[in-house]
Amino acid sequence: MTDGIAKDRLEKLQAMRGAGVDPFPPRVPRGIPLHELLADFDQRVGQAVTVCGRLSQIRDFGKLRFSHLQDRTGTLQIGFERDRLPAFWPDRKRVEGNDLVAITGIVGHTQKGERTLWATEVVLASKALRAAPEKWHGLQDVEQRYRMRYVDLFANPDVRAAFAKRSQIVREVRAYFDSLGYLEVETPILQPIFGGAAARPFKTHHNALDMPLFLRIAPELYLKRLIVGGMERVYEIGRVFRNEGISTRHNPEFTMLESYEAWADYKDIMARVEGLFAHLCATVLGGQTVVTFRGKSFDLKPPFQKARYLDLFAQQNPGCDWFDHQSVLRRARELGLKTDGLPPEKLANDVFEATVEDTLQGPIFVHDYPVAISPLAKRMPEDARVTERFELFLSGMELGNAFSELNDPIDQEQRFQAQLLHKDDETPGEVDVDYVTALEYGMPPAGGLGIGIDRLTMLLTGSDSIRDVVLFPLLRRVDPTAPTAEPAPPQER
RNA sequence: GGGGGCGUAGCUCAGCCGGUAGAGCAGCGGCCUUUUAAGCCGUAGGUCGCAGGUUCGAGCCCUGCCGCCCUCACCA
Repeated sequence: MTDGIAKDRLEKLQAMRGAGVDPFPPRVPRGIPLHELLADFDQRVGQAVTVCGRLSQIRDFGKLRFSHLQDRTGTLQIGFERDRLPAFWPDRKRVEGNDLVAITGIVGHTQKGERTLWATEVVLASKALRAAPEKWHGLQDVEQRYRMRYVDLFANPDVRAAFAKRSQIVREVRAYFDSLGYLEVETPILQPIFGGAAARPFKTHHNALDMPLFLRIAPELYLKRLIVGGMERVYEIGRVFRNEGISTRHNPEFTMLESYEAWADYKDIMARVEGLFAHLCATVLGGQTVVTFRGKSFDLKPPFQKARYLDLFAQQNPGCDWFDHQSVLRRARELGLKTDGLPPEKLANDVFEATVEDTLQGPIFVHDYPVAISPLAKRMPEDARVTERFELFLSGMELGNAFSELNDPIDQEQRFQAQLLHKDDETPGEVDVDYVTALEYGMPPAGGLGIGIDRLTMLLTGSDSIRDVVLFPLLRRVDPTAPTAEPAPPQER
């Protein structure tokens, strides 16, 4: 505790203890939610009710004080009158802004007509030793907001609203898949072989088994084992971990929705995605379909635009053949891309990303991706070089990825083997033999889908940064050994 | 990793050309029974992110470091 405010508050706390008042009592009168009181406020005028919450700054008139009480459902003015609070009055200054309290009072109004609870009993529920941020601006400093999200949340109501919306989005995603007969499942986060995406994993270790493990980069391969097992429709909403850079669209741990549906193909999954967005518009957006994101507005009303991957590539890179390494190399150099050491398909996709992705306003389905960059997707019957796969883009941002799942164990094993040839740190060091074995037992044709819940939430809440929809985004820890201005904190008790 | 920006009181921010570190809010002491950004009087609060350098003198100029933001790169 290094500042004078905390010292003042600590003194108040000790004064209360000295007077036999517990500043952190185990329980206080349990109040009703403010929205419930506000809903039929006029009928309750004259009645006594109890409410609980956090006090805002107190406006003091000597024998009369006002403050507002905030709980998760709303805000209500509290009036403290000397004549109604004879017992509390002498100690009134020990309860101050930011403290948590239970207030019993009489429902009424002020002379100007504002709804007010006239307190008859004030019980301190928890003493705040630190002051709330400034009342007009709240907590603005971005770093402090992320590092001290607990303050951000109670000081900035719109932040609370955004996370409430995220919760609602997840709930409605579940409702959508549940309504289609999908089962929600949970699969391992600790995996001996990482797979299902291309990304560097976090490594860890299990002591008792003395076994290296990876935090999953995707649940994909386990979910498809469940399709082999006959569960037929499954989805998982869970955390995945990718050991990559951090940006406004990337947090090292993020929440992924993956779903798999037997007997469906990627066109069916497109319809599912459109259905999901229609459902989210109807529920989360209250019937709206237009959202504003990064300064532009987007209509999420299905059907979405569609374009072939290779057509888009050709449009932006005339004369360049995706499958011809020499022409891709020329084009990549022309664009100033890094070319050395990259496998041909990686470079070709880099050219796609450099030239096409930013042009995709969307929402748009980009479909029919080359097999070389789609190791888990089924080939198109008409052209074995491309797969039945699509990604959903909006404002240049990838929101989802889906395909007809490769269920040919021989093809799958060959593709895994091919990956090992130019293995990098985004490729597992071995073939997931058990997954191939699962396919050998027979997997029905199936369509699978992955959607980044964080990015979806960014879109639906109009947040520019993923950190505004992740409660505790990863930040570098402040080095505790670095020299600081603060001496070692004094021992308090 | 490259480029740009930021870091000053608990919070939000000023601080000019290098010349004694400021305001509002919060706090503390007063006055006030209808405020809601209450008001008025008084008061306290600072290692200017950290470390060095230049200078008679550094919040300001220079170098390095730490952290955050933006951006590019990276990232199916």
